Amino acid sequence: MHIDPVALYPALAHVTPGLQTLGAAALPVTVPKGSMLFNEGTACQGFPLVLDGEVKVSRHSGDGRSLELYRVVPGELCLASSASLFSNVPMAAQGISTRPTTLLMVAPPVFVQWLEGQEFRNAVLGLFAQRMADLTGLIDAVAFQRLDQRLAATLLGRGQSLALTHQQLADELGTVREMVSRLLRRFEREGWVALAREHIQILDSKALRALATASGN
Amino acid sequence: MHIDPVALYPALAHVTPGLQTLGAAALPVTVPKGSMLFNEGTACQGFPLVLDGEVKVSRHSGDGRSLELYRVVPGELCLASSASLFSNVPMAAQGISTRPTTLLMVAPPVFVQWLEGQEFRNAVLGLFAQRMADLTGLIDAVAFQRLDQRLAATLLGRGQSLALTHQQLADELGTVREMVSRLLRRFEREGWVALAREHIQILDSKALRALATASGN
DNA sequence: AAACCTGGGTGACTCAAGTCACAGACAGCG
DNA sequence: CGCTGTCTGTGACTTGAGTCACCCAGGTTT
Repeated sequence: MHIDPVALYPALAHVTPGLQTLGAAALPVTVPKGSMLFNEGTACQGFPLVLDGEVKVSRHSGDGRSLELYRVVPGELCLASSASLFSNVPMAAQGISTRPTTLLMVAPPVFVQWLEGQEFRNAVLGLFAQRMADLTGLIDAVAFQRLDQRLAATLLGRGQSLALTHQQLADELGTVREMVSRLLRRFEREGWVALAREHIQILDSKALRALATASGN
Repeated sequence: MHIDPVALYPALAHVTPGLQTLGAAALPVTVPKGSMLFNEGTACQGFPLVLDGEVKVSRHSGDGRSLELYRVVPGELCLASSASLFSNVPMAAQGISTRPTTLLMVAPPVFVQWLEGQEFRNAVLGLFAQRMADLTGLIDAVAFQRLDQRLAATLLGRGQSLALTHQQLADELGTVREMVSRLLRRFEREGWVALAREHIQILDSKALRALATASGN
């Protein structure tokens, strides 16, 4: 598969040193589904621009639970590594590819050079801003929303038919499997979804959305 | 009171257009305690560099609760506004000065110019990274920690003697007054704190820290 | 002095979420 | 076919957190 980075990152058109001239210093890497790209302790060496696939960034509690922070999709780059370069705080999160994923690994010196260009700089700052908003929204959800609302929200916007286990949903939401099973069962009884092994069919997205956006109730 | 911005923001020494040449375009503003600097809807016009005082950034739930995201202290700048400049997401948070605060308001065009300088740019990116780490930590706390642990944590690191109402603590933690009262009462019975009206005295910070950092227990 | 307000304390109750302990269902495989 | 491991459903129980409805103390105002 061949991917044109500039098509995904228009800002890269104006960057020095140019992509072409980098050669081996910026070769795309493809990793299989489920690869751990970085972890709580280890800082990854370089800035991965996602060309294809998806990276899930999540946080893990001491016991078995985990909570998804956000996902990095093509056209974005993983900021966790940036955090450790620009500040001395080691971003405590884990990055895992959710499917086969192609990354362009950019060495820190090159990345810093690229920041000289206004387009690229604005793109990076915009991404930071986006992530801040994502995280703020997540805080809000975790602090002030009920689990059924959050579950309804995560079911939406992924098409009519999802191939997921209840455990995967629990890990996204930061809860346990039993909770997800019970709530989904409730949704099913309401006629909002149809359930099968590793499969959820959305039947009434209106109702789900209503629940998800209910304020106090 | 006269404050030298460069002493607080070393990166400003290398910035063009220089601070001196800006004159009226970068005059410090002083606001009293409790001023709302920006709110959920309204984007503030300009980048406030905090010279003195403190700005509390918090998020509000539909009903009466609120939750503190982080505080901006001298030497930092409020990124909420940046968010709306570099991305089209309107950072939904509220900024309030917790005491008399002096800000240097920088107009967006000047700010963008300043980003051309590497020092300033790195400072800004570092701050973004810092905030991301703050927010991630908060998510972790809200999702995986008990309220007594979080309360213990917020009591620490502010000296031995705090002048706060229980309601203020509740707003920081995203909970209600009764909870804070009960937990503080428990801490008092354990001999960890002494309580008086609008006043909390830390007696056993070791014990509080032990509670705050307890993992599962 | 009486009225009033703010901050704090508390008991009783409700409820969402998590835990434990299973049971059943289904898929793949030797 | 029967075994095994993963995925799901569920009941019973525990617990952390929030809500409601008060009460009280102490300072301020009128």
